[in-house]
Amino acid sequence: MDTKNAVIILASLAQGARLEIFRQLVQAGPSGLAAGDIAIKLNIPGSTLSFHLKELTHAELVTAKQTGRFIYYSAAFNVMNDLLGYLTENCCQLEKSSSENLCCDGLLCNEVAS
Amino acid sequence: MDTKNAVIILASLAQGARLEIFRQLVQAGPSGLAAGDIAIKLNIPGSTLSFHLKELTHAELVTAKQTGRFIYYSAAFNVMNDLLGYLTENCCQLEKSSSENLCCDGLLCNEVAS
DNA sequence: TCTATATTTCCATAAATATAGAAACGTTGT
DNA sequence: ACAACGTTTCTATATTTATGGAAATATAGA
Repeated sequence: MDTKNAVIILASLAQGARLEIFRQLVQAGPSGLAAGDIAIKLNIPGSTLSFHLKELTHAELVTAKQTGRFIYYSAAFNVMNDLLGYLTENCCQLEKSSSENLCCDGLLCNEVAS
Repeated sequence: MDTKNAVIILASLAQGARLEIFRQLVQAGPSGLAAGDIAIKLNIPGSTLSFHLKELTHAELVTAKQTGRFIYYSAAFNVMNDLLGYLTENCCQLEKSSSENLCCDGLLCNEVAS
């Protein structure tokens, strides 16, 4: 993961329709949802949905798998996890944290146990 | 946290310069960095930096605190944590996960222990 | 092969965002 | 009051992004 990569992923999420799409896919889990189902659930015109799905898959935050006439989209959980790791890299490195208190409320500091 | 809010935060990170600024602030920890220090570290003109800092503070992902002539910016870790929670809300709800295996590689499923 | 269905690509248009120089604004020390 | 410094606002310009109708493509079943 590098900056360029992270920006592409974040930009793919930084838009109302796409964020909703992604959240639907997170909820749907690994088996995903067909494009048409997403279009109905979120009430988005086909061409617009297709544009957004392309953005998400280009960011590799979502993967597509064709099954018959349907194309199933699902969230790429591993990519999301990598992104979170990148965002929190070297968290609070410059602060000598006094005591065991994590400097940033927990979640972010997962990997900085030293 | 709602979609609108999350989009603003994500958009504030979805840009090379701003992502780098945020990561510097994550590394700097709660005490933060003065605007000028960031400008030097990242080699960004003052006006451009100011524009980006405004975006980040508007998203409330970064907070500003004036001390004398300097303005110190620091990462709002709690807001970042809220965002992560929002992104992973109801993760894999629709999948009856067989066994104890988390459906999405760990990190994302933190809160879905049931 | 013909038809229906699922999805994407093409296209034009509208809107939002990034950039950086110059000028302005606060704060501090003299 | 003045000068120096840190930072922001103003401004214009260039670039990127979103939207959705219409046409094209792909798959499946009769």
